[in-house]
Amino acid sequence: MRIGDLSARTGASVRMLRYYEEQGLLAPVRTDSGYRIYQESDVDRVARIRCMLSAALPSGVVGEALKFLLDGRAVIPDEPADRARLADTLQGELDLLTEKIESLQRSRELLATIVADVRGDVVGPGRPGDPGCAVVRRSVRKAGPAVGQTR
Amino acid sequence: MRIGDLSARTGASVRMLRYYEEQGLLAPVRTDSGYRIYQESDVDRVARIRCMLSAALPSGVVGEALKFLLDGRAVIPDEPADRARLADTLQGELDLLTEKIESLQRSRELLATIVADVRGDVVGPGRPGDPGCAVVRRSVRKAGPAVGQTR
DNA sequence: CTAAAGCCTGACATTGACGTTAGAGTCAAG
DNA sequence: CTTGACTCTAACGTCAATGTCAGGCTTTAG
Repeated sequence: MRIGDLSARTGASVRMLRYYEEQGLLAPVRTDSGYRIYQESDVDRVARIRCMLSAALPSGVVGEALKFLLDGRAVIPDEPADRARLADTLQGELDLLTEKIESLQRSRELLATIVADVRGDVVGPGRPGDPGCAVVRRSVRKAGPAVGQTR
Repeated sequence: MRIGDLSARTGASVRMLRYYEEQGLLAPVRTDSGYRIYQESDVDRVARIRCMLSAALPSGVVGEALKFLLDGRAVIPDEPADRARLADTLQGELDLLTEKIESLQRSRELLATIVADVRGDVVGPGRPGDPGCAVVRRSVRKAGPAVGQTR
């Protein structure tokens, strides 16, 4: 399968596919003339890539994860130490992702409340209620007491 | 409260606070000399902004949403038609957000599976199982309706 | 009063994740 | 063989969200 075909089948632009390769997320073989040749499995792979990127996962992590998705298991490090390190990295991202999802869910609720407010005429002094939207922050030191309701 | 204070209390850099203002997400009053003066409530507001941006919500939507969060309800359109249009816009974003969350949850599961694979030596030919990761794709729309952009 | 600290605007730099264009080679059909 | 569709690389453009720096006011502490 050539790049145009893969593009058509995945919905990803040709440019994106080349970009993914540039980032090490895809590794098509090449013909003598340099054309990229993709496998059937790459259709799946691209879907996963797009999914993970849309999730705003750091592309490095996507790359790590993808190594396992492509050709099965071939690239899991031999040394237990390496494996543990990798697992920890991924676990960290997993935790961040979890936080992020929770944050998004709170945002969604907030947004839903707003929509309801706008639809139903009820726009009285009653505040939408506590959204408790926790900010997902990687490693920023924070001074002082956190966000509270000041009213 | 001046910009440095707000920065310290929210963890957002001074630059970010000015940027949020540029985007219409904050609207501090100014002293005669031009210094920005923030209200106590802006601490909360910034937290929400950062939350929503970290959720990768389109900043236009964040802006729309924030209008309601700032001074309560003041800015809900009078005309039912305007209100309906706004509600629809927000509803659309709400739906997208829902999709996005679901996609993220699938990504998380996928990632969790990978972590498990790496930790436990089990890396046999058995694939991690279908992740069913649906890609969140928004049509190539650029010029939004009422979502005012500066500049 | 003076110097340091804080703030102002403006502008350029950066990082992803692409889009777009340009010039040139390649492949399949007529 | 020629044409047109497809592909290649290379490079510049863009947008959002920030960082950073410069040059010039303002405020505050001593």
